[in-house]
Amino acid sequence: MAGRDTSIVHIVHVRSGFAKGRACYTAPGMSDLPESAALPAYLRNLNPPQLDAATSTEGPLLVLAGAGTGKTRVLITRVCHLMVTRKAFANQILAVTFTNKAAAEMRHRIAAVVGDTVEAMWLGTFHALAARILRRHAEHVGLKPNFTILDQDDQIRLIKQLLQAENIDDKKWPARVVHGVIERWKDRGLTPERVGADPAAEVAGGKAARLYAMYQERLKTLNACDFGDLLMHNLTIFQTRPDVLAEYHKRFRYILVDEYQDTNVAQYMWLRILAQQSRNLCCVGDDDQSIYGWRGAEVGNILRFEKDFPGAKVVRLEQNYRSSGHILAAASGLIAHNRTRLGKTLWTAANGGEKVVVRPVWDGEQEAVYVADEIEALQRSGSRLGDIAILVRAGFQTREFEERFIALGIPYRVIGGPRFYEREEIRDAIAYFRVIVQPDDDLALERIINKPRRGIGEASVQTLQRLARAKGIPLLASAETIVTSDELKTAARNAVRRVVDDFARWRAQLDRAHHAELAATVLDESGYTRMWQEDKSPEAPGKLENLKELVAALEEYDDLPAFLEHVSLVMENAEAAPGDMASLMTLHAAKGLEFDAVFLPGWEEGLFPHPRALDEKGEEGLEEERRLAHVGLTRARTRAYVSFAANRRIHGMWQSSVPSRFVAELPPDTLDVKSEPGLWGDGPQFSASAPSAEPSFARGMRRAPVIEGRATELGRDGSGLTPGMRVFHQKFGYGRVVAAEGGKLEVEFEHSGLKHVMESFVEKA
DNA sequence: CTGGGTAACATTTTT
DNA sequence: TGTTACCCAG
Repeated sequence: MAGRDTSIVHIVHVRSGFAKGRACYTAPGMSDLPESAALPAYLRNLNPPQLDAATSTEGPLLVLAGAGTGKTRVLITRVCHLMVTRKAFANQILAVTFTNKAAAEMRHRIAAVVGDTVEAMWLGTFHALAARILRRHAEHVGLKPNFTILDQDDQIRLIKQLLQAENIDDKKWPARVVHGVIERWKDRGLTPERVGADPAAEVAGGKAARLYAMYQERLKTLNACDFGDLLMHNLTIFQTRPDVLAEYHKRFRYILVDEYQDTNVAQYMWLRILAQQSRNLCCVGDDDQSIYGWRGAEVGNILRFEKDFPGAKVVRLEQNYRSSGHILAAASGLIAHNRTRLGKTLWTAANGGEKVVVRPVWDGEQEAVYVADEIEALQRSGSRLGDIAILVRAGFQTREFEERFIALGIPYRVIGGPRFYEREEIRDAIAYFRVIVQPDDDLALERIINKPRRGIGEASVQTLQRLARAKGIPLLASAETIVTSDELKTAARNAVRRVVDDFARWRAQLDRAHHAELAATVLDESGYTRMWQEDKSPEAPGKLENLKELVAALEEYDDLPAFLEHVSLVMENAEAAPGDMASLMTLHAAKGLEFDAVFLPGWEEGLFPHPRALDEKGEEGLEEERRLAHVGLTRARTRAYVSFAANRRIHGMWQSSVPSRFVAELPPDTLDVKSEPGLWGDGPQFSASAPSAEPSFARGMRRAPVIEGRATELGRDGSGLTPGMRVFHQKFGYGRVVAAEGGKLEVEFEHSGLKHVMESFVEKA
C-alpha cells in the first residue's frame, strides 16, 4: 500500500495557492497496522490515503477530502476501526456533523458494521451534542435543565420587543438585521462584553452590543437559549468549571469532525477545548467546498489547522470516484483560480467522458426551454429523471424551469421547500406543549394565549406583560397573580383564569398521561382543534390533518421534552413526494449530493457570482462564489451543462448580461461549446451593447405558442373551466376553481390555498 | 378583527 | 415582477 497506483492516468494538474505540504500518504506514520498482515474486511476496499486516514488514530489529523473522494467512508471506517481495535468504546467516541442528515447517515452506516453499539456513540450535530451537554450542566450558566431552545422566529420576535423597549426605529434597524449581528458575534464566540469595538456594533445607532446584552438577559429570564448559545454556554462551562471539563476530557478519547470547513469560530473553540487533552482530533473537510462563510463559517479554521494543532498530520484524499475526467478537470481548473486554498490535485481513473456542455441562450425562458429539451433527450436515451438535477444560484431562478417543466409535463421536485415544523398550526400546537413543559416560556404563551380567541386581547396581554416586567416574573406567573386581583375586567380575568387552570391541569398530567394522549387532550380542551374545525377556509382541513400527523409523530418520542428537543434541533424538510423526478435546488442545497446529469444555469455576471457576495466580502466573497461553482460542477457524474443568458429579467427589469467570469475560467479543452450564431464567441450581443429595455425578440419568445395554444383550447372554446370545477395542477395539486377569466384562473388548492394560475397549467380532475 | 391597499423588498440557510 | 409585511379603515 505504498504510493499511488501508477497505472491510473493522472489527468489533472492543478496550480495551487500555497500547496506547500504535498500529500503525505505514502508513510503510514502513526498508523498502527501491521505492515504485511492481511487487512480485515472492513479496511479492504480503501485506497492507500483513505486507509491511512482511517487508521492513523493518534494525534491531530486533517483529512483534506476533495469532492467525491470518499470522505464519509473514511469517517465511518475510522470509527469502526477505533472500536474493532478496542482503542475506544463507542461511548468514548465523539463524532460531530453539521446536519442531522449527515449524522443519521453516519449512524446508519456505522451500524451496518458494528450493529447496535453505535447507539452509545456521541454522534450528532454540533448543536444537538452541545444541547445534550448543556442540559446536564445548565445550572452553571443560570438555566434550568428544561430550558427552551428558541427557533429563529422567536429570536427575532424577542429582538423586536427589545427594539420597541429601547425606542429604536425598527424600520431603520429591522429586528432581523440586529439579530443577524448578534448571531454572527455568537458564531465568533464573542460575549456581549467582548464585542468591544467590532464594526458591527454601529448597528442600531451604536446600541447593538447593548441590545445583545439585553437579549441575553431576557433569554435567561425566559429560561431559554438560541442556537448560538448552545455552543457559547458549553464554552463558558468548560472555561469556568474545570471539573466538568475534566469529565468530558476523560470521556471523549477520540473526536471526529465532518465538514470541518463549515465550522465557525465558536465550534472551533468547542472542539479545541474538548480535544486539548487527548489531542485525538480528526477533522475531515475540503476548503474548496466552503460555501457558508456568510453565516459564520470560517474557512480559516481548516486553512490554519496545522498551525492550530502542532504536529498535525495531513492526509489528502485526491482520487475522485464520482465525476468523469473532463468534468473533474473543468472543476479543478476553475477552483485553481482561488488564491486562498490548501491545494489538492484531484484525479480520476474515469478518464475522458463527455465534455462540459457550455450553452449560451437568449434569455431565461430560452434557457428553460433548452434545459427541458435536454432533459427529454436524456430521458429518451434511458436516463432516469431522478438522476438529473438543475442547480441554481438563487431561489427565484427555479420559477422559469418549473413553468417549462409543467408545460411539458416533466415531473420535478424543488428541494428546500417549506418545512413541516414551520407551519402555523404546528408551531401553535408546539407553543402549547412548550408552555406545559417550560412555564417560563413567555414567547410560546404569547403566541397562543388568545389562539383560539378567548377574549384576552391586546390590552389584557399588555397588562399581563406590565405586571410580569414589574415583578420580574414570567408571563404565566403574572397571569396566575392577576386573577387574584381586579386589574382586569371580569370577562378578561375569567378568561385568563381558565388559561391558567388549563395549563396547571395539563402540567399535572405531564408525568402521568401518555404524552401523545396528553397532546391530543390539550389540542382538544384548549379549543385549538375546534378553531380549525369551525374555520371554513379551505386550508383548514389540511391544517387539521397536519395536527393529526403531529400527534401521531409524538408516538415516536419518549416524552414531550424529547419531542420538543427534536423539533428545535431538527428542522426537517417536508416529506419528499415519491417518484422519479428531476431535482431543482440551489447550489447550496446540493452540497453532498451527486447526480448523473447536472444543469448549471444562470452563469452570468450580475447573478453568479452574486453581486451581493462581492459587495459584502470582495475578493473573499468572489472566492466563495467560485467554490460554489466548483461544488456545482463536482455534483455531476457523467454530464454537466453550463448555460447563461444574454438577457434576464431580474425583479421585473430586463437586464442584458455577459457570461460569468467563471465560464472563462473553465479550461477550454474540457468544454463543448454549443454556441449559436450571434450569441457568444462570434458576435457582439454578449459584449455590453444589448439594450437594457426588453428586447423585442424576447417579447416574441415569451408568448410561446405552446402555452397560448393550450390556454385557448381549454379556455374560451367551451371545454373551459368554470368555477366549482375540480382541477389538478402539477405544482399545487388538487383544487377547486373559484373564478375564471381570460385564461387566468383563481383556484382554491387543497394544500396550497388560493392561487392565481394560468388555465394552461391545470387539467380537469 | 378582517381585509384591502400599499410600500418596500427581492442571495445562499442549518441548527 | 411577485411577495410580504404593515397600516388603516370599515
